[in-house]
Amino acid sequence: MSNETKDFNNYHTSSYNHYNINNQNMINVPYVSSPSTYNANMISSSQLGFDLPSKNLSPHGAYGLGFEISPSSSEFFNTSINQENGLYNAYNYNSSHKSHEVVGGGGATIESETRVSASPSSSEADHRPGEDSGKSLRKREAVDGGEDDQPSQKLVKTKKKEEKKQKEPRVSFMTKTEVDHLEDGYRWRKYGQKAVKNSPYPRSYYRCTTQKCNVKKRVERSYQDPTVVITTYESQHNHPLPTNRRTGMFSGSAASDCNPTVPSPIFSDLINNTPRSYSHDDLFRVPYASVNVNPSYHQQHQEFHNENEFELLKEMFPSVFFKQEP
DNA sequence: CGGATTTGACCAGCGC
DNA sequence: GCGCTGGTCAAATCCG
Repeated sequence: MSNETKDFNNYHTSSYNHYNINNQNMINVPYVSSPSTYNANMISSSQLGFDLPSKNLSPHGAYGLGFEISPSSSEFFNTSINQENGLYNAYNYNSSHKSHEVVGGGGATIESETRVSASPSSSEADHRPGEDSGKSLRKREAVDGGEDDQPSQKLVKTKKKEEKKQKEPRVSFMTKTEVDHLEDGYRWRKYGQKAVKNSPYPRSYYRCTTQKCNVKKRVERSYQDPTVVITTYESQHNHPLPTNRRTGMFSGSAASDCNPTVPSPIFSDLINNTPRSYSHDDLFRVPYASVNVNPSYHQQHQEFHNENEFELLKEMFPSVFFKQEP
């Protein structure tokens, strides 16, 4: 049993406060299908109904590995993979503090890291109208006749800076998959691709095609382990999953599950330690093949600091939380 | 033909 | 100030 680990670098996330979930409370996500044993701490993959490797796990052959919700662009997180377990340990590198913070567990435990953070203040609505910063904004300024309007230009600049400060919450996760762009139920339009420093693999930029939805995602392949794709979601969808995607998958409670106020059935089960069966099809896009949740939900829940973080997680991965009716 | 992708250019932020 | 890098735009191109 080798404990070989690989480090992943260049995971840029944003920089809000982040909250660590310790080994007791974190969601553990080994991507390998484990025996269907069930104890107080572990809900096995088979109990969750996604015996990925043995079935047609996904059209893309994707294994979920781990995810992070992270907030900011000035914050790095490095993640190491335990190849034996197929697990990732996350490190957080806060560039502003020039320090590494070991977020992940590691060692012999079959666990990976989940670090959860959320934007404390930046409200979705505040950002939607602007859609994105940068060029479009600059162009709009010009079009709106900014030339002779110095004061308003200054105002816009200040506003721009403020907007930049309030970064959208981001969720990053790694998926072992052959394809770069994983199906997650939403419709995306690619709007850019960039070469990544120190990596032979480019980073792709996607934007949700739904009108007025500001969600973006970046997809890049790990240069350390080319079989791993790192996906970073930014912001939250303000609409339900497109219903015409993958027949049947998003019917029923899909819309309500997208509503941050509606508790997720799956997550409820997990946090209540109530194993249920979900089809692998529902979960093939899940960033993990199995989820380990500490039974003491309340304790765990506190680690999220507030409901929003929990909800953000659900929002980011609605498919994770969908329950497929038998 | 309309929507999605590709790709070169542009800009902002950051470190030196 | 300069160079580097990440992020985005938008025209060109592709594709169903």
